[in-house]
Amino acid sequence: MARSGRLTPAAIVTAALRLGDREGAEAMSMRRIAAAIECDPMALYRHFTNREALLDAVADAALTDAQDPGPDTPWSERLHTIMAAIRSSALRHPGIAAHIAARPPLGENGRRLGAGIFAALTEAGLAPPDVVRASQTLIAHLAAALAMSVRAGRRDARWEQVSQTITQSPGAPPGEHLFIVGSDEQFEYGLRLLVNGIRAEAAG
Amino acid sequence: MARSGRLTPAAIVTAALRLGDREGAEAMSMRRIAAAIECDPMALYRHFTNREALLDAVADAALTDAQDPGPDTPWSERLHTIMAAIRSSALRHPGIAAHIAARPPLGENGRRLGAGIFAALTEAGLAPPDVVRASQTLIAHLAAALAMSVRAGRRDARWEQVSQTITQSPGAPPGEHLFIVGSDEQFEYGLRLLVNGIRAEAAG
DNA sequence: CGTCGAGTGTCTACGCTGTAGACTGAAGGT
DNA sequence: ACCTTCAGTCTACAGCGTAGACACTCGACG
Repeated sequence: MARSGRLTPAAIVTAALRLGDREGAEAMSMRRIAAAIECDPMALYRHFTNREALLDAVADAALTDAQDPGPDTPWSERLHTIMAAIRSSALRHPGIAAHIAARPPLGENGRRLGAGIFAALTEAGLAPPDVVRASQTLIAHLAAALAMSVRAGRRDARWEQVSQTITQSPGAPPGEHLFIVGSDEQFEYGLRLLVNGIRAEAAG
Repeated sequence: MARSGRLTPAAIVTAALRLGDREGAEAMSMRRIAAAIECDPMALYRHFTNREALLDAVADAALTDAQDPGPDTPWSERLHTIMAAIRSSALRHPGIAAHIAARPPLGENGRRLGAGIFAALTEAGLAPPDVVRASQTLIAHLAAALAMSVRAGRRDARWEQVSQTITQSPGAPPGEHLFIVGSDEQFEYGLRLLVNGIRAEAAG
């Protein structure tokens, strides 16, 4: 198309994000992203070294509106807010959510939010090495919850089966306890376990 | 090759597992698995509906030697043993570990180990609905830790950068605290946080 | 003004993927 | 003897990421 300078990384990322939102993760192939902005597929490689790098940028862009409430908020609330914000930002962009889960973004937004988590854990009273360890555990929880939400959102029949399979397995608790994979409630419960654990760790 | 009955699901799974162990996850394509057992790629589809189903079977097979110490072991130790066993079994088969992380196996072994986790949590004193929630959180932790180990094992340069990026971000704790993504230590620390949290939850 | 280098977009082509659909051949039941 | 059923084979399709060569446009410099 236009032969010079029209294409920018930001424009590519925006288009890819929109495409993923509307048509799902598998729509974000180099060819289809290029088609969406009416350029040659190979033109994308002038701005990103490969597809993974492009998706990394899209992933970070999806976190633009995730907010860190800042140091005036009590640490556990701050932690909760940041985690929930990342999760909901990611889920608002289902096309890239799986990629965020698989490769926690290290762009501008990822680092900003990561710093907030560090600060909150430091305020909680963890020793510096444990701050690093705990933060990774929190990120892991986020990634896993996100990955499961994405699958559940795709109505993967297999995940509905998980509920039945597990709750009916030998040794399972009696009664019918709905096992909603990737739900808000599930995410919150795990986060509460971790915050409980952090509190215990900081106290002991 | 032999025109009748030679191929069995078990033989296919074994071959795929070996192939993945030796040549990595991306070696487990239908064509290369077929080449390894000297049959036509399409023959595999007589035994598995598609590639994902085949990999699910491989994933479950990789957990064959993960042991549940059984009900005579105190719950927290039992939990720890099962979790560590799953992790080490998965890591012993790096080719399929990422798949295990992405899709916790629901085959025979997956259900057996899942039941052990349920039993341990029940003994810990959690109410049945919380048993379900906590178990999923534990599985999520396992999946995430596994996913990160796999990446770290591939010596993904990006993950080495994580260490520096995060530990040097504003708000990061001072000093140089090595941030070993996916390490044993990291896994153990997260698990301890969760067990602490479970204990607090059961007590309160 | 002419020319050069750098950067950007285009084109073609390679090797790979999962798998649909039609075909072949052998085994087992009636 | 025939027919069904199933296992394995073959061909082919539509898609993928991306290497490598080429074309065009531009600002800088002589």
